[in-house]
Amino acid sequence: MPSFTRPERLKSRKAISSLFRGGHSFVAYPLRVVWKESSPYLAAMSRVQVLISVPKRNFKTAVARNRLKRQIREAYRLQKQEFYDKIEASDLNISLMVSYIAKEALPYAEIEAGVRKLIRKFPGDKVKLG
RNA sequence: ACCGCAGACCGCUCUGCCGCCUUUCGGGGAGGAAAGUCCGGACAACACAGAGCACCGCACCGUCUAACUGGCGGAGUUCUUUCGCUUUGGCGGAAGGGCAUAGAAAGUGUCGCAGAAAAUAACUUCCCGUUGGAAUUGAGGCAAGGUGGGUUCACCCGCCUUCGUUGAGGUUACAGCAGGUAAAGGUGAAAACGUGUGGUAAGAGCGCACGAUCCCGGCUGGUAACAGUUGGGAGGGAUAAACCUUGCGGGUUGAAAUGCCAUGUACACCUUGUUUGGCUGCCGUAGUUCUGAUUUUUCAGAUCUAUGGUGGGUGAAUACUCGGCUCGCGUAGUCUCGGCUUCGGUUGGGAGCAAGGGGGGUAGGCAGCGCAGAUUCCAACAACUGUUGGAACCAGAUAAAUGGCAGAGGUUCCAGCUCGUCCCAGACGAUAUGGAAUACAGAAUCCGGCUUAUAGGUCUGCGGUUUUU
Repeated sequence: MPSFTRPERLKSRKAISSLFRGGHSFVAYPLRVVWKESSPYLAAMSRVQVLISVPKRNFKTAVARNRLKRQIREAYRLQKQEFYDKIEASDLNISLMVSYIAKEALPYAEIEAGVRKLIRKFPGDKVKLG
């Protein structure tokens, strides 16, 4: 049963700032991903830790931002098993940030497609080789 | 019934699947504004003799309140609408809105355009005085002529006349000087009280009558602001959302406040210890010695040594029923230099070590933080605001939960098949079906307000229009 509990969320301020300094990134419209191999301390909690963000610049009210975050979170929650299998196959522990970069609020179907694209595009074992 | 205005209130519902946060494991889980962060408090830390200055805020009165730049009620003033009266200037009533509503009579500053002038009153005008020349008038004098009288003439006196001369003075306008005046100047939002009359050189609250305004006092009404009335006095433009003055209030910083917590890293500095203790009960294991049993092997007991477990005690000090969790769960007790020495030690310094204190860094946790309370409702008692009892409300996240998807219904609007009623080219009501809309907006320590945003709906009051009785 797909879930999304506290250990799977990226909350450490330190980990987030290090993600900004030296993370790999790619775009899966309408989403942008920044990711990095996580520290052993975080890895002990969960193999993958995710942070979802929606910029205030594009969505002024908190209500609009909250809804988009919830939709992204739901899409990730329902599809994350596929992502976990892929990560496990390449034997990685990662933390990643998902930002919503579209200027307008898109329907849920498009967000869901974006998350699917995100999982497909993730480099995975190529990184391990390199 | 519809429309408009004002006030108060509500702020879509249900089902399925999959989730999230919290929990005492039963449950519980966004708002009227959770928003803006504009006021006021609670609470916390730091500061704090007293007074003054500076700075900031507030400013009609009463009342409510923990408090407020808040609520409610009132006063004054001003504007709008409307009605009535009217001497056409206004006056009075009703409804509603605005007021940063202390002081402009302490001082300083400022006052666009227009206007002579925007504040010691200057200019024009008007008026008195004086000077100058001009015009006009002109008493009188002189001269000449005429004439009357006195008279011989001379001369004297008088009268009249002159484009004659002289001429004090008057009048008029002009110019200069020295004053008086603020009535006139028509512009402006505003012009130094208004109207009348007296007065004056001309004028003026300069005097008087009536009226308006302001200040001080008395009386009446009102808790008060204030209103009415009365006596005396005053002439003073506006602006304090210019400085300022007066009165009152304010210590500063805000939950990123503040308090607490263990581990790990490096360690300035300070204090203490390194003089004491290292012992011992019980149990297990191995060994030494002795005693007894025994032919020996071996067994039992005692003693000593080593070691392990578990208690007690000692020890400078922390804790073990520790701590939020994990790890961890005891440790320093030495060296060196000098003095004394009965050679056993003792005493002083230094280094090291140990424990505690301690400042700073990193990333966290707990408390603050909510079954709480200046809360709301009801009842009783006491009495004008309290007490007692009962009930209601009951989120607690922290890169931040309270949701996602699908479906059904509700409400409103538009289109519309059909049906019904009536005063039947229409209006109203019901309604299959289709379409659209369903707002503003997300807690972050907590309360009391204010402000702003808001689809749609409900109720109350007032006004207008229409219909029926």
